[in-house]
Amino acid sequence: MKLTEAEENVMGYLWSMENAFMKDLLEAFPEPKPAPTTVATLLRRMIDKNFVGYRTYGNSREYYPLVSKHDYFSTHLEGLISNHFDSSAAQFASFFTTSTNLSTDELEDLKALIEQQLKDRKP
Amino acid sequence: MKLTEAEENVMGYLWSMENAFMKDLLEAFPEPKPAPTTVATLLRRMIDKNFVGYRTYGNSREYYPLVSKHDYFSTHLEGLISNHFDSSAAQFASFFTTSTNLSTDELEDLKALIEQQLKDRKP
DNA sequence: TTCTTATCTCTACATTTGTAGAAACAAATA
DNA sequence: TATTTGTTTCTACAAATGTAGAGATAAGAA
Repeated sequence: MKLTEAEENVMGYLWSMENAFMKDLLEAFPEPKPAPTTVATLLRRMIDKNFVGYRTYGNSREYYPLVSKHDYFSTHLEGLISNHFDSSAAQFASFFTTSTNLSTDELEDLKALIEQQLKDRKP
Repeated sequence: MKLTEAEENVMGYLWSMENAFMKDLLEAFPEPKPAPTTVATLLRRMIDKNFVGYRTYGNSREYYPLVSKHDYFSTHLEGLISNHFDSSAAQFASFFTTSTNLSTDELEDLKALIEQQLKDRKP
């Protein structure tokens, strides 16, 4: 199961806020804000898809993500890689470093990160 | 403009074949193959979106991509990063290395790739 | 030259997606 | 308590998407 574009957008807010009431979500949207009923519909669909949970407080709800951003994108990346990069994360990685414009500093950081990962695996 | 899932799939075949006739595309699909008219419809839509071009040979056509795989995914990755990783490719990179299960060898390769990039930049 | 086959266009239609109004309703407020 | 306000559900609907049949047509086979 996957989120649509509009749903993914709402999910983005939920991930950054951890949990939120309708009003918080509406505040988060930039102008022109969608109608509250639009957001409510998206939330309902996300609940049906088991991506969002909630706690009830009287008439309203506190929504929260049931899937972490990390898990979500990791699944997606996996799909992308398996569909278009011959199931090779390395191939994708190579594509990634050549296609994005990482600054030299960022490249250095990335290198350090990889070295760290390698070190962690060693023993 | 973006391709839909089904269109992206056809595009995948076009990218790997460089150019193809209807029969080539149909062969490429695994069973159960879609109806030829389905593929024709998708191609038509992709032509309308300017993602695919063709040369006419009598009644049939030789189709080819008008957008490279590299450009296509680079645009998409950019969108993903700007929408969900705070516009930071570095942040995404960090997510990527921790979320995909790159083998040690692949990590080594990636590291080498980055080192190469860094070297290329130095004057 | 007629028949067959592959391919194309046109049309169709169910499903999904984006968006939101109307009405119900609970909580806050007057 | 009556009213206002925010939130929810239900319903709706246009546009996009996935899928494919019917019929036209050109190329190749008989």
